Amino acid sequence: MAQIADSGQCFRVTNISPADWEIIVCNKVLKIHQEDDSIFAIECTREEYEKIWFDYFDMNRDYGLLKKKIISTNDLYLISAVDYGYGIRILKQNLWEMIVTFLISQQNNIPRIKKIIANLCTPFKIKFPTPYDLEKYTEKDFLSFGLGYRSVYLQNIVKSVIKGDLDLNKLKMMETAQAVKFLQSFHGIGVKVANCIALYGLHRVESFPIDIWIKNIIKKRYNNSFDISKFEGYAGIVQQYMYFYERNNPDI
DNA sequence: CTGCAGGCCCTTA
DNA sequence: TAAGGGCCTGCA
Repeated sequence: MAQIADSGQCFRVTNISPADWEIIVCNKVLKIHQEDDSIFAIECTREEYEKIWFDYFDMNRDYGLLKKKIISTNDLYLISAVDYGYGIRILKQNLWEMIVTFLISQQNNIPRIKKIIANLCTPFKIKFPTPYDLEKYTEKDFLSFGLGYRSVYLQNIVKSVIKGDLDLNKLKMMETAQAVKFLQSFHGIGVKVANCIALYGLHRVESFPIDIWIKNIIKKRYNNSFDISKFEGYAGIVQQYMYFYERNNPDI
């Protein structure tokens, strides 16, 4: 579970104790307990699991097969990364929430991102605020939540959704490249954030966001040329292993 | 005090 | 097209 919680894709997760987590999703709190490699959802009915959590944790995807494919490239760094982050999954999170989250994430650190998201959500308790909820906030409110210069970005995005310029249903229907390009037309969304939204919000596992960590890995270990075409269709998952390995393993 | 954190925008050349 | 400065804010 730690591999998922600490892989930088999910900011409404709390580590209650070494083996316990709480994740907020779909306006519900899921309590998770882990023993060895087994994960148990607490206070969760079978119906809830099948309707919500099975999909959320991307259980329908065969990660074992993807790991075998990655290992078969004989890339020693990736083999270590896959081994280290064995339980990683790309969560299927809400599109709007991911747009807001990764807009805020730029030039920011994870504890602060979590704090800002929590501030935004406070009046709505566990519900993630809709565009209409966020519309009620002023720029001053956003500044007090700690968004800084991203306040204007968020205000504009909220307006765009309400006005219909940013139609989330249409976005979901677009081809990945088209969606990424379209997202970049909004102020505050660049290449990296657009790819994060595609990967985590649209579940396009072929998109490969390049942040400062991935950039450094490519520079340090691949002499500035990393060919993602070897991982056609699932490069985003490869990225997730790389990111988690580089960030969390002090030995490398 | 300076530097930086999962970038982006804007200006120059 | 590429390079470089500035940016909210909090923390080391």
